Amino acid sequence: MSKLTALARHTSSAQEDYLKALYGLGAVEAAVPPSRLARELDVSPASVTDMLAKLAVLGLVTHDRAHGARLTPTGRGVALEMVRHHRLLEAYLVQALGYRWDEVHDEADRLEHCISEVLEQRMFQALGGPSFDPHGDPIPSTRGSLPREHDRCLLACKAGDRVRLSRVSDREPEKLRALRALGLELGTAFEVVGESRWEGPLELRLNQRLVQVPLGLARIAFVH
Amino acid sequence: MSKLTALARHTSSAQEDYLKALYGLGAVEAAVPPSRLARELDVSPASVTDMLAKLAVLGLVTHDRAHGARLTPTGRGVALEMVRHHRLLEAYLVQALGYRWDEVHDEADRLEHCISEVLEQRMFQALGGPSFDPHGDPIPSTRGSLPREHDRCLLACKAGDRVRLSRVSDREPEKLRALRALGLELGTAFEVVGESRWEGPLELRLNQRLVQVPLGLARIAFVH
DNA sequence: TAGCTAGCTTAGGCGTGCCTAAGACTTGGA
DNA sequence: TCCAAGTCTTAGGCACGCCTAAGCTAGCTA
Ligand SMILES: [Mn+2]
Ligand SMILES: [Mn+2]
Ligand SMILES: [Mn+2]
Ligand SMILES: [Mn+2]
Repeated sequence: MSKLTALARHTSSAQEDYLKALYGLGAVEAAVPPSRLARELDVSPASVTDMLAKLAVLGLVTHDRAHGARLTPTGRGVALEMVRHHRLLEAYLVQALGYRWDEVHDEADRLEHCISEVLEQRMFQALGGPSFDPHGDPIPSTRGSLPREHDRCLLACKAGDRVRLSRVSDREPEKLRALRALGLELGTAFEVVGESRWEGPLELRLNQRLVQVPLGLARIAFVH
Repeated sequence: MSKLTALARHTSSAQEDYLKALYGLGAVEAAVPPSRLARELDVSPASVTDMLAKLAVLGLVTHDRAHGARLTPTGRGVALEMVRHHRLLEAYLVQALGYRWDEVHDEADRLEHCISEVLEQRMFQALGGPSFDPHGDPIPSTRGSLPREHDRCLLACKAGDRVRLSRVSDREPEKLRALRALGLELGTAFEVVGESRWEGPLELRLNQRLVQVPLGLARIAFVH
């Protein structure tokens, strides 16, 4: 039985992408509708149906028309392995090879599927066992555990809040460059002097400077 | 026309493997028979026929039943790019991440297809512009030039020759470990005290020690 | 010169991962 | 209550990269 599980580990890149996306969409706690997955992965709903059937046969998801798809414990494991690879790679590219935080996502998205466990281990050691990636996302342990994050979106901050940037979405490189250009890096401390009103920008005081942060940037930034 | 060439750069992993194999089999100078390629890549001759047809349409090989397949200049370029990636990755894994020379080949074989030009460049810089991989193979420049090697097989050495290990085949990890266990690393100086007779082992003097080198190991080792 | 054989190609087929188009649920509003 | 929309699945098909089996060719040997 555990032999079978081990053999089932021949997951393809595509399968790993579905599992990772499911994980990101919260398919551990609640079922995810196929349409949501289709949008996320930019494939047709029919493709999602196909793939979910395959993943169900492999025992990586459960799939029930009424609710949608959920990860099995094994599926969660594979998903977390990809997340670990992704974030570790991002951290390595930044810390060891001088990448900027807006350059690493696409590279990691490709490499996460083809690094060995040995390489994973060596990068982890070389970085001294990092806990977070360059965007502030936690790196799952080999066992698959993740510290729970308790930060909030910059968008929700009120005037007078004194906070630090703890996390950003790594999806849109342009926005990451813009944040960096405003002086916002991971760990940067600032005070919210003007909260967002009528969908206007937030105003921050940061290193004695006043900085305007457009809504679209505040939405991808998280603080604590 | 150069637009078309640029667009033709969407080569798949499989295509890149064929081009790299062709390069390795000398398809720059002379035509390579499909059967040779099939053996090299461990695929059927029919598969080779299919793929060569595709590569010919892409302008990467010329293919002529009488002689076999040859790389076009563009095809040679793609092949050399893969060789560069492969050797650079091997060098990086050894020098930056503590891999041994017998551990890097498979890892590099997978990664060579999915690293970006940026990552290639960063690894190259991080290593200070290396010229050789951990097996003594030259790393092609971005422009695609390669220093010509003038080493000879250890098998061909005569008693009395005083030489250094300059290159080894990276295909068989077991043999690489065996060479290392005998004290043979890249650059190791030694004297051939007994050449191979009747398919017996060579005998070397190496750091005051006498070492027997089986034919199968001597065959993959090169010296100058 | 007439086979015969080795090597290459063709034909047909399979698994994967994607698509579009068309059917089948489900579900909320009229 | 019943229909219209939205959602999901089924059906059929395509590109890729591989396979086996069957033909073809060309060159060597008898
Ligand atoms: Mn791993
Ligand atoms: Mn990240
Ligand atoms: Mn390159
Ligand atoms: Mn090598």
